[in-house]
Amino acid sequence: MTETNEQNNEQRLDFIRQIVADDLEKGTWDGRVHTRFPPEPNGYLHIGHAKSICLNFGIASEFGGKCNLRFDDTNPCKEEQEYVDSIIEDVKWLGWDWEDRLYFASDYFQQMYDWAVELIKKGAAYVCDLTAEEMREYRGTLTEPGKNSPYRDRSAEENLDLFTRMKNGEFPDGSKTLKAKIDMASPNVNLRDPVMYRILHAAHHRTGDAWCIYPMYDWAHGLEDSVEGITHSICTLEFENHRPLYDWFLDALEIYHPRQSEFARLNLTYTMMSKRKLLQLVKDGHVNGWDDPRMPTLSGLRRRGFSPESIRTFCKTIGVNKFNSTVDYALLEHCLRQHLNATSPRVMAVLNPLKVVITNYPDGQADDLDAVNNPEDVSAGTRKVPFGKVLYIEQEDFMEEPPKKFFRLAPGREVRLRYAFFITCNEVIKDEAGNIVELHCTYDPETRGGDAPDGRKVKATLHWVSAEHALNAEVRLYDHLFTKENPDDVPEGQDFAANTNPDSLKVLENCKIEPSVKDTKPLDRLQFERLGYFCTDKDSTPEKLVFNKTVGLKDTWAKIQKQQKKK
RNA sequence: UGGGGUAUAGUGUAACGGUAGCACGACUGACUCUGAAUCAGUUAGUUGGGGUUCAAAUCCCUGUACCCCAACCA
Repeated sequence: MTETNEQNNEQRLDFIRQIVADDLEKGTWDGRVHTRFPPEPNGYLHIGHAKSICLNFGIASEFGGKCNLRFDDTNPCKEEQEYVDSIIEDVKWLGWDWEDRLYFASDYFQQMYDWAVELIKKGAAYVCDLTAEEMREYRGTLTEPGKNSPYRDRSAEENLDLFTRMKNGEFPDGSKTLKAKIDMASPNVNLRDPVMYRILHAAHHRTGDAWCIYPMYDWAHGLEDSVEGITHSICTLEFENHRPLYDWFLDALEIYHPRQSEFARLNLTYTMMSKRKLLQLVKDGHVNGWDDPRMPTLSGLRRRGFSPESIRTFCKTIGVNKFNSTVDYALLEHCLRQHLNATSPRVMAVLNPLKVVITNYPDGQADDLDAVNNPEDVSAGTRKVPFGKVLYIEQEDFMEEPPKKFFRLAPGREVRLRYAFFITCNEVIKDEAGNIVELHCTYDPETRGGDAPDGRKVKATLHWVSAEHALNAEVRLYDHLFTKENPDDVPEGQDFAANTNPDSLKVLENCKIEPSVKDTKPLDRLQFERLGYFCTDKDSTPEKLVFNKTVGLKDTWAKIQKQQKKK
């Protein structure tokens, strides 16, 4: 029984997959599973979209079905080709494949128009001359019913004529709409004669000036799903109230009718997903563009050094549900580190260099030491790392007066340089202001490779680079964009911008990195030993290497320091 | 005339009338040529109140809280 329980746990389906599985069993859709990811090309995709993408494409692949990529481009005022391109790139990057099924709602404009004509003929739609403001009045409120538009009872002939002329561009923007004739007293406000078409003399990024009337989401979306033979139309919770309308249109038309299901969108601590607010961050210069490594956009995460695998694992881990929740950013980081640890080549880099002279190392001598590329993956092999008389170590790895539990280098103390030698600090050189500028150390030639033949131990192993061979690099360190778990948690009268973290970006110009990385390419992911995971930035050139810090290694020493400070 | 949804450790989820489990986080410890990783352990939960039942997170009744809806946005 325990065994079956465990199996059940592993195969446990979320409620949407359960619906799909049940339908498959009942034969509801003749054994088909067909989903779609339908973004509006009005912004860049973010990690919240990744949840939806992984759900829709994931279901298709798990159940032997198909998933379309469809652009819901029904509002020319907000949409641009730039967004189409970025969305295609991002979904691809995540590792999903829509094969030849790349669709655009705008491809169906004629079909939608024809169907609208059909509804008019059936007496289920009418042209309305109410202004936006009047329409709001006629709609009623949440607690009071609306009232019928004075244009509601126009004849089918008149409606047909008017609608044709709307399409032909005879009327100015906002002067008329086509509306569904449903029920102005419905407790569901969406059913109070919703607008199907509005007049918009605007150029569309794909259809140009071919149309001056554009379909509204509620009218268009079900038709798109129907045309494509979608079985399960999966969307977010806020569309729950729209489902009766989705169903109404398809029923009225008596056409193929998919099933809509809704799930909760993703919220993440220390970030936010609203396209509007992300746009504001970009426009107000809080970040350097949509692909700024601090952004939760997929392009930002990619540039930051996230792997698509880690994002997919994350999406699987958070599950799918119907209630709003906020996932801890630490869970994303966990999934990230897990994948990066297994796959990232190790390399030694010093972010804040402190010069170390090995006083007993012969002038002119050179050593090439063997270093393991990835201890988690023997097939990654080894590489040579050059050693020299003058080295750099991390400033943080030396303390003149070490507190308790500080295991690293200190006067008189012996530590190991990774893959190299044991060294002992003999002398601390300071400048006039008293800053430590250099250490004089001696090394033990017997410890070459990192082990002492006499079996003596050291408490710390430091990363290092040879001054003579090191490459210069700029390293960009990132922290949360916001100082609060919930960026919208602000004093009255302020907006989320008040919570932006002034220290979310720190640039280190004078970093030193081992020569093996000289041919690194943008998006290469590396682990800088003992520091964290880093990714070569697109700004990187052979003359000036630039790296982004993706995420740090867990840092027990930092925790101890914090505790010591508290005391 | 309001309607539609949802509540399980700090966080995210599982348990489909039958032992409240997993993951993240936090905290111990072991191991370690990364204070990483790994391993072992600790921590902590069913929204309140009634009821049905041998047995309730699950079914019923009744409160409470939170989310969504009144764009010619999606």
